[in-house]
Amino acid sequence: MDHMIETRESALATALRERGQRATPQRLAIARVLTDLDRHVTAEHVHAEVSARMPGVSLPTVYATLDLLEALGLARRVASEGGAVVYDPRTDEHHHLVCRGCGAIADVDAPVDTAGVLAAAVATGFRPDASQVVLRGLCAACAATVVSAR
Amino acid sequence: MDHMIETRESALATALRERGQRATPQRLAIARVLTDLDRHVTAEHVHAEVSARMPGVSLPTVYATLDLLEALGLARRVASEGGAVVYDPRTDEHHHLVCRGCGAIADVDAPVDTAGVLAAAVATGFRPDASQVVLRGLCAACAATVVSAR
DNA sequence: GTTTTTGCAAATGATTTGCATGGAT
DNA sequence: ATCCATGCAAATCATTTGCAAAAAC
Repeated sequence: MDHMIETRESALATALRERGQRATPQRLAIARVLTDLDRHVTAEHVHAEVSARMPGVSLPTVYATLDLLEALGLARRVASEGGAVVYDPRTDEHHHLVCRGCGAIADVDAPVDTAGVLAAAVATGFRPDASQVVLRGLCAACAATVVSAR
Repeated sequence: MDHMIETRESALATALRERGQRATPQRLAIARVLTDLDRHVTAEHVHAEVSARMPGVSLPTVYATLDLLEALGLARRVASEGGAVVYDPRTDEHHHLVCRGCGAIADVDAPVDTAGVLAAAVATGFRPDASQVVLRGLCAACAATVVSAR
C-alpha cells in the first residue's frame, strides 16, 4: 500500500524533476487535491482542502503551484467572471458556459473544430497549450429572473 | 453638425430607453469612448479616457456602465489573465489568444463552427449572448524567454 | 414628483511581493 | 553546499457597496 502511494507520487515527482522543478510535499499534496476534488476550483478552495490534509500550507504556495501545474499541463484555467481565477482539473477538450448574471461556470461536452484558429495562432508565433470555447450569457436560473423582473 | 451628433447619440439613447434604462451623459460618453478607443480596454483605461473628455465621471459608474453595455450587446468581455476584466468593442465573431506569461491578449480572425456547443448550451437552458474561442499559451516573446532561460 | 443614477469614501476580495527560514537536490 | 520553495505579513490591485445628492423621466 505504501508502495502504491509512493508509485503514484513518483509520477508527478519525476515530471517535476525532469523540468528542473523540485518535488516538494506541498506541490504533491496540491496536485492530489486538485484531482481528488475533480471540479472547478479557486485557489481558496484548494487551500481549504489541502489545509485539512496538510496543515500549514500557505496561500501563496497554492497560487504558485496552481500556476506551475497549468504550465505542466496538469490543470487548466477556465475563463471566469473576472473574480477569482478558476482552475479545472479536466485537461481533455471541453468547453464552458459562463453566466454573466451569477458567474456560474458549467461544462459543455460538444466537439468543436478549432484547427483553423490554432493554425492562425501558430502562424503568429503563438504557442498554444489549450483551447476552449467560452459562451457568455445567462444560465437558466438567471434568465428566469430577468424575465420575471419585467 | 450638431444635428449629426445628436443623431448619433440618439441611437444609443433610444436603445437605452427602450430597455427602461436612462440615457445619462455619462453612459453616452463611456459608450463613445469605447468605440473610439477601438481596442481591448479595462475599466481603468476607459475611466482615464472618459475623464479627459468629461471630468468627474467616477470609476464605479464606469464599471456599472461597462456591465450595462455588455448586457446590451454593445461590448464584450474577453477572457483575461485573471487580473482586470478586459472589454472588447468588437462584437463580430472573432477569437482570442491569451499569453500565460505576460497576459497579453491578441485577436484571431479565423472562422470556427460553434453551432454544436451553442446547441448543447441552449439544450441545458443556457441563453448565450456571445461565443469566443480562447487559446491559452505563450506569445512569441514569452516563448523565446522560456527557451533562452534554459 | 418619483425613481434611478451618480459620486464619494470605505469595504471587500484576490493576488502578489519581500524577506528570512527551511528543505530539496 | 547551493539554490529554490515556503511561510508569514504586508502591499497592491480590481471591484463592489452604502448612502446622500443630483438628474432623468
